[in-house]
Amino acid sequence: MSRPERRRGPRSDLQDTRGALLEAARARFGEHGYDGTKLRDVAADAGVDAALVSYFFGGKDGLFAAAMALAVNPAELVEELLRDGTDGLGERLLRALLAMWDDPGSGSPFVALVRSAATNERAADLLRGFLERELLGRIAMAIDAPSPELRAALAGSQMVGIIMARYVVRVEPIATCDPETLVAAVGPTLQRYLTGDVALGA
Amino acid sequence: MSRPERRRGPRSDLQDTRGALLEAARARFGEHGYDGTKLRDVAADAGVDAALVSYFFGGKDGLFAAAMALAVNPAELVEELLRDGTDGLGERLLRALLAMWDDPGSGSPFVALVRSAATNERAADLLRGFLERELLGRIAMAIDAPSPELRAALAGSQMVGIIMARYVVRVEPIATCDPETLVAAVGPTLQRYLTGDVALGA
DNA sequence: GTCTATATCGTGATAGAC
DNA sequence: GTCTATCACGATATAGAC
Repeated sequence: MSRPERRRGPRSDLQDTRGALLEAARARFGEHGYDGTKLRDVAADAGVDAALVSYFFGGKDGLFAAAMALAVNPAELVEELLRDGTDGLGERLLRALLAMWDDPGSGSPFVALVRSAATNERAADLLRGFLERELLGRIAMAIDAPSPELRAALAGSQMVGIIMARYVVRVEPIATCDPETLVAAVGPTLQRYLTGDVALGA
Repeated sequence: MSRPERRRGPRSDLQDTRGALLEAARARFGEHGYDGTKLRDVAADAGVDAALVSYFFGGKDGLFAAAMALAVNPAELVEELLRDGTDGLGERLLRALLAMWDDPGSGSPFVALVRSAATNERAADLLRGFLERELLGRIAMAIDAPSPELRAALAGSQMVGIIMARYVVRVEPIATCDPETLVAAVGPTLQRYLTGDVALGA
């Protein structure tokens, strides 16, 4: 049971240790959040020693930052979606994001951020800043209606709610249903928040 | 600085240690989640020693369970709301829940559960079970439309999204706006999920 | 009942051999 | 570059004095 026997993942002979660590880190952070992720486990998944994390990334913080940076930049994705105007934007937005999140490779950094933000104040700052600056801010600028910030934030809350239900808490039937089912059901919600008539009390 | 000088909260002379611990625990768990909460801090807030936690509750698990059990039972709250029928249920549901969550006394157990569920698998099980059994299940039984489970789950995802935005990540302007603003804006969303015409693809 | 002191463990980081 | 061994620290839980 205590045989050395290193290297167990699919990675055959390439000794791209750094890349292997990043890959394992994204998976672990996505599954357990920042605080819940153990460096030793990440290293074990990558088939290398835990000391290499410090060697390559300086520490846990650096590894987390590097793993998050691997995300497909959603800012340009949003820009692209916005170029087609705001008609049907809700559906298109949700469809694109679901496609991204359903793929463990590109989606786990986001799930990791949401998970980590719940218990880690710095991660919450990161997520809040990212949402406001990269996503909601851009969307708010593109919509031509009163209270664009509130509208974008409401849409964001529904998107985060979907992430929580589908990827974090895994509430059925949302967790396992077809993406298009969600697009059809909650796309209109997003569209109403963005351009529809929402009562803006206060 | 190292003077004993115990007892600092508002609780003047009653030595209800157990109650003080529960009160402090709800606040801490609500703020930092299960994993992020340190028993020493809870004890310090309560003005007693950390060892008392084990004495009264057997350990961290027991303290968490006891603190969660203090929640105003939302099952009967939902039952009461359901008695008035499903017309305007979305608004009434959201108004009642916001009133509850905005009060640190009654709302923090929920926020604590949501926070903890993000990194702690057992807390996620707890939250999922609670949602499905106590909340969404009851709501699903009360609505007379196709796919009641999906409808209830969608409503739940929007409610959790509001919790995340308002209490956990604190995204503006949702975090600080008037409750009635939210009721007016997202109440119709809930109503549509529950009884409106949502496209139920797949 | 309440506190002090301590046992025990898990984790992140580091020094140094190979 | 990579691993072994270890340190330093913080956390829960427990034994026992008062």
